[in-house]
Amino acid sequence: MDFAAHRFAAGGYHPTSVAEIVQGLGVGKGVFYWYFSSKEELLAEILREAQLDLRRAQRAVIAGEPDPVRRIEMGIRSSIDWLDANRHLATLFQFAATETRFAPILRASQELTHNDLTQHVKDGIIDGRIRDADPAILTLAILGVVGNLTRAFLATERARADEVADTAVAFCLQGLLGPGQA
Amino acid sequence: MDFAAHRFAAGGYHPTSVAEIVQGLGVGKGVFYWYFSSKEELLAEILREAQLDLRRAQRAVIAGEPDPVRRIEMGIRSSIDWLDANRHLATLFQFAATETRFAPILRASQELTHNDLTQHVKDGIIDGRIRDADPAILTLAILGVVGNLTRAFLATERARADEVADTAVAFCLQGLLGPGQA
DNA sequence: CCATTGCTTGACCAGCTGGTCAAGGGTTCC
DNA sequence: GGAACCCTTGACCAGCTGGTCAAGCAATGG
Repeated sequence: MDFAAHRFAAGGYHPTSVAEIVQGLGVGKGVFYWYFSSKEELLAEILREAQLDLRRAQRAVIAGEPDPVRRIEMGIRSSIDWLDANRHLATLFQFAATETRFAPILRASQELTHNDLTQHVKDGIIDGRIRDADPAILTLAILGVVGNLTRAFLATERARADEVADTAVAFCLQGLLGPGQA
Repeated sequence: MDFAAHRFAAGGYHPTSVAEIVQGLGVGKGVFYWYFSSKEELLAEILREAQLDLRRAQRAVIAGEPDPVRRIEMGIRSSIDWLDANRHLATLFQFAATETRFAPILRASQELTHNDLTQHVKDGIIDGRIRDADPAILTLAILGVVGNLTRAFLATERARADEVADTAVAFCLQGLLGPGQA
């Protein structure tokens, strides 16, 4: 499954044939269809497992932190770390979002992450630490920053993951202008 | 070409066959290969034209504005408007980024946009209006916000384009915390 | 009136796809 | 021993793919 994920990410899902996967694994085709009902289900399984793992990483890091703003920060950092360590899966997420067949699979888990994060944003607004704006939109903005920064920066190896995380956190918290500006 | 772009976005590039496109257009297959040398080149052409159009929209709006921060804001707004009006193309961009064959086509134009935006960020830093951080990273963060907000929000019709743009601009400028906070 | 040119057609092709299945190991248990 | 079970094999298949091409059509120009 791990091998298949790498092949899909490298060559694209459709262009990568089942024959190619089983050949690379040195097994017969039958064994593939013994464990997976279809090629489609294989990718679905890969996606589900990856999302579960990402969420696990986020939760583990956030668990002990009471402050909502810090929780958001930790979430951002752990996500970037995970996406850095699993770039091929990040690519698959991106692809899956463009295909009507796989998009629903992503949505389920993304909604959970989204809700968690939105809750922290709401908490921050209640505490007066985060400015009063639609929490859902702020959440999407944060996820956008994380996603794009990871994609662009880590794909080209221009910086270390923790440096990218530092800048991402600073941007999400302070924006372009920084504290003390209109 | 417009019809093909819609089909690709709706059904995915690979699953959409040339036969399907020409049938939907009510023409023979030969005419397709008279105008395009391959299916791959069709998508490449669609992508190139779309990127050109997006850039044109950005440039037109920014032209008369001297203030770098306002330029950035106008750029964000025009991008969101364009992506809103051409959602299917936004989907294709996202797909193209995941395929090694098409990614280079995107990169060329994206680099131009990236450089333009980075220049405005640099100007803002020199003016002291934008806090001192790596302009390239800030640029990527902005593009991430715009991209994700557009994708998530406009795809589900949860808000009007100009509302999304307002929030995007506010987030990029002030972040979560807003002015006057550490 | 015919030749040339530019476009259009759709039957056709080789190649590859996801998926099937009869056949054959290896273990385990009686 | 042998039967039952689980796993594995790879030849095989129908269906569809991107792409070709001989043939035909309409307009133009001489």
